[in-house]
Amino acid sequence: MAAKTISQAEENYLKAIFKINEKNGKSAGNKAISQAMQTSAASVTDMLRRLAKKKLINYESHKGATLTDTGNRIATNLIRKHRLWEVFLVDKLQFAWDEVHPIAEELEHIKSEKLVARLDEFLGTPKFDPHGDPIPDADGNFTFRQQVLLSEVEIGKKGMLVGVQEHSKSFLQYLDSLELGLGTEVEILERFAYDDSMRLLINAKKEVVLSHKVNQNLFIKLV
Amino acid sequence: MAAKTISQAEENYLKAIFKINEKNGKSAGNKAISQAMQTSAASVTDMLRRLAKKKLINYESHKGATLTDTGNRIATNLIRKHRLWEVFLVDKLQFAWDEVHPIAEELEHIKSEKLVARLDEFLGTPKFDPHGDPIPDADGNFTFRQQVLLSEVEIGKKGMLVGVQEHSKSFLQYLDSLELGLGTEVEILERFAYDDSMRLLINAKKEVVLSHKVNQNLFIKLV
DNA sequence: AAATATTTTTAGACTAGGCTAAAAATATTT
DNA sequence: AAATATTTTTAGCCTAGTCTAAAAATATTT
Ligand SMILES: [Mn+2]
Ligand SMILES: [Mn+2]
Ligand SMILES: [Mn+2]
Ligand SMILES: [Mn+2]
Repeated sequence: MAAKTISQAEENYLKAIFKINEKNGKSAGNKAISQAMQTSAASVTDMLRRLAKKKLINYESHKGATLTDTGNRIATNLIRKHRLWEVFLVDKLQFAWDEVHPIAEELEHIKSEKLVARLDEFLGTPKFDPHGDPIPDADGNFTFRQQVLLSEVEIGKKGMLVGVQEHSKSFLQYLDSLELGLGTEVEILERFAYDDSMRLLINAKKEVVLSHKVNQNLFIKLV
Repeated sequence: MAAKTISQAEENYLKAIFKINEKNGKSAGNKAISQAMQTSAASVTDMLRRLAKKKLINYESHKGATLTDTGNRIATNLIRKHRLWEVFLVDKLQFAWDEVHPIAEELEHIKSEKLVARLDEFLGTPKFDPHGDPIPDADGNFTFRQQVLLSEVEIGKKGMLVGVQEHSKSFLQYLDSLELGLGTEVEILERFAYDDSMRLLINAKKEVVLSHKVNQNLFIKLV
């Protein structure tokens, strides 16, 4: 039932609303959506009305948007597809983690339940994508992992880099230049109170100093 | 450089024009395009004007369309991508040859030179797709294979099924039901003048009788 | 060569998805 | 509580891509 067609533009908005809802824990306002989508506020108002008419979001004038169950299911499935394709690109086609996002942004819109199921199986049912983000299963359930931001870790603790919060090419390439990839072991050696930068030992052999901005974008699993 | 953006709709028209040009050996008329694209004649006229303005086709009122070099390059690359994705779906994800077309129809529009190159490599640079159609290389060159329609083969000859002309689900499933896949060996045992049907020995063990309509849609490579 | 049939274009309309500029509503400061 | 700032909606416009119905051009028959 309810097999209305849904356009790529609509799908992208749903995904943006999902992420804003998730991050802020409340309804997504026009401003936040227009920033995420890089469109004008007027366009957002139009689209919110369209999505509301299709029962994909709950929307009232001046009160922002939240996803309905249908909208949530669609958004979650998009995230699932996006992340599975990213795994495909990295694991099977040897792309780097800083190159895959824009391609997955297109691939996530391919319509075929069977394709997603087969791809998932082909990839060995991965639970996390190349950036450490969880891949929801076919029912939309995310795997949660116990993790903390590096900036919150105390001196002397050890852990492993398991995810990044920033996904920009420049950030990812900076991490590459430091040989900081997912799975890297880190030990906190020192924290400089002046600017909250930290000195770390990585993979038990190299020392680096990371700025607070960087530390706030790295997820660590403590050992 | 001519890095104009090109929409999926435009791409699909270019591909349709390419195929009509190729099959008929002359410029593609409005009627043929509207049938291929399942759109109205009026829509075709509009689109031909748009494509002509972008220098992707040569078009004069009432004289049909042919592709410019740019248009040809784009169409050929779409066919390359379409067929590579079909190989991926069949070889890597175990799809059947009658299921892949509509999915490849979407996948062919993903924009990434690097993706196509990596996919091609990942698949082992295949020269033919699951229907036996040649896959053009990165420069747009097709591999030609010496082949004949089964309907043209003489009694007593032997050969191998290497391609299909029809791509409909029902035709492909009919072939499956006869266990006639690409690579099947066939020997012509008898031809019935009454309706041009033929009796064949397949894989040196089973006999089948195929109608003229079927024979006209199977490509055979003689041994 | 006319008459008839077919193909193609024109005219006018519609939806999706975008924009800018201005008005209205809501939030934040003073 | 006013004043000011920010966010959201409205109004009006635009392009891409589709449609139907009618007119014009071209092709085929008679
Ligand atoms: Mn997308
Ligand atoms: Mn990712
Ligand atoms: Mn297509
Ligand atoms: Mn094919």
